[in-house]
Amino acid sequence: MTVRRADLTPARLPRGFADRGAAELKTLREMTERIRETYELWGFEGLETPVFEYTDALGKFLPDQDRPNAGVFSLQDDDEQWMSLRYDLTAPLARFVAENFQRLPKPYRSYRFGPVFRNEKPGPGRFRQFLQFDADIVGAASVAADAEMCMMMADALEAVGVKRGDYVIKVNNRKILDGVMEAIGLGGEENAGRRLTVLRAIDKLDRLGPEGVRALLGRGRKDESGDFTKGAGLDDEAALRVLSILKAKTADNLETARRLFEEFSSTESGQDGARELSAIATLIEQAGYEGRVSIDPSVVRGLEYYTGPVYEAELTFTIEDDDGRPIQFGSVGGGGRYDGLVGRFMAEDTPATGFSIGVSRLLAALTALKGETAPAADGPVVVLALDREHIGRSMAQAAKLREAGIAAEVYLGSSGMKAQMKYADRRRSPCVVIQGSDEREAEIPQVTLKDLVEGAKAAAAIKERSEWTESRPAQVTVPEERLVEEVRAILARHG
RNA sequence: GCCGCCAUAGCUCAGUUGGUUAGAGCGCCAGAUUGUGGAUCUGGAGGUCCCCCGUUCAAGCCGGGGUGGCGGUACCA
Repeated sequence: MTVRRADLTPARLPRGFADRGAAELKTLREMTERIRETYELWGFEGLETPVFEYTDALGKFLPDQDRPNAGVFSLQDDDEQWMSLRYDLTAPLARFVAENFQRLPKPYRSYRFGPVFRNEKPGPGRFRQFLQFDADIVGAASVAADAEMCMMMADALEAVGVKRGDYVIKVNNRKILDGVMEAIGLGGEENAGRRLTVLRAIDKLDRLGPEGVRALLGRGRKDESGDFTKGAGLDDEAALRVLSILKAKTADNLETARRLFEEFSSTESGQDGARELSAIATLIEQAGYEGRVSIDPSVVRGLEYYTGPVYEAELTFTIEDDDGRPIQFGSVGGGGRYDGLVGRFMAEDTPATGFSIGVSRLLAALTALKGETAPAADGPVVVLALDREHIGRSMAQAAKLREAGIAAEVYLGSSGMKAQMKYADRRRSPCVVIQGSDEREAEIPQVTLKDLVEGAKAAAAIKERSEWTESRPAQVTVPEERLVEEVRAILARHG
């Protein structure tokens, strides 16, 4: 009987964090490998930076005395300097580039993969630690670099198994949005706050629809829980003008760009933005990526540091959840041009553009897409230990298998044969090696090999208990010498 | 942050007008086979009914407070 002690430590996972088991790790590894291959194929090189950065290097969030951990996990070093866990991979890249500027080839094409941390309320599919896989080009001011990023994002998605047509890379330009702001009289420093409100409203188009966005542009909006969100306070004319951006979208990228140009040619930034989009659309077409990348004026993206083209990768397929309701996965990555970011560290401004793939989210989407597949028998061969005094012999058998490149382990627990079989089953072992006194003491020493996959199939047909005990489905007894070949034959049956 | 909902076994959940020993399914362990996983049957282990205070002869159930979780919304570099 277990004694319940008051001082036992509760075993609990911190909120917003997740453990990952063997199966998930495997698919994750395969997925990230595909992404890595894609990036390297495009000539990007790896870079790893630490999870901690000095807080000031990360950007605008300097922890103040009252709320040092708002948004970011922060702590003070022994010299009292604030350090924070990175909340994206872009700011650390900017720091690295600035610190190593002289010796890096420009343009500098690099990728990085790793966990990032955000100290905020977790939700379904939203964690406080998650994985990103970024690629960036630093030192290329041309929109050709932005076009490349979009194309490579498309390639990466296809490499991990998202079919063409099941995703779209949407591109917009912050300059268009800037132009609109200017046109409706929201230019200048004093309107920064309202501009942000407008951008946030546009960003919510997919979730709230045009009416919702309209409400947020004007007075505000009350949601189902009764909470009221204050709007941007635009008058009807201005609100319609903003909404007209969204209407400019057509199936034809060049046509969309042309419409945006006409609509917003009254401001310089609007013109620039539209011209850049037009250039990107042309490059996309010439490179053969039409249909995969789409000019979409509703894309807003990260509200802070983007200065030009912004892009977003969206999965367009839906699957049904347990209750038969459709789930949409939406954005699995995005990025844009951030010409000012490196400039925070150096006098010299350095153009840069890049994107980030939300690996955890993409993995969740792909897993859901594939559905519940029967787990493969990808565990190790388990060598049963029937007699403790002969465990050395079992170890020798396992060693032989390993020499042949076959994953194998000797059962090290203390339970009987039945439990050992159960163990092998749980390990998703394809096959167990059995050598008890019967086999060992035969004239020519033998081993019994049981094919667990075949055994499971045979079991499905058996109804009577006596059949279980009397038939020994899917197992063979062979000379011990032939152990490796026979195991290999069983493994070969199951690919 | 704001609004709402919820908290009983490892999991999903029942639990009568407040009444004695708190249940089910699944899972787990074991036996049916002293050498065989997955079907079946039988048995077993497993509970601070989230915590504290209150009402009551009596609280899983009623009241108050706290904590935790979930959903929506806001924020999201």
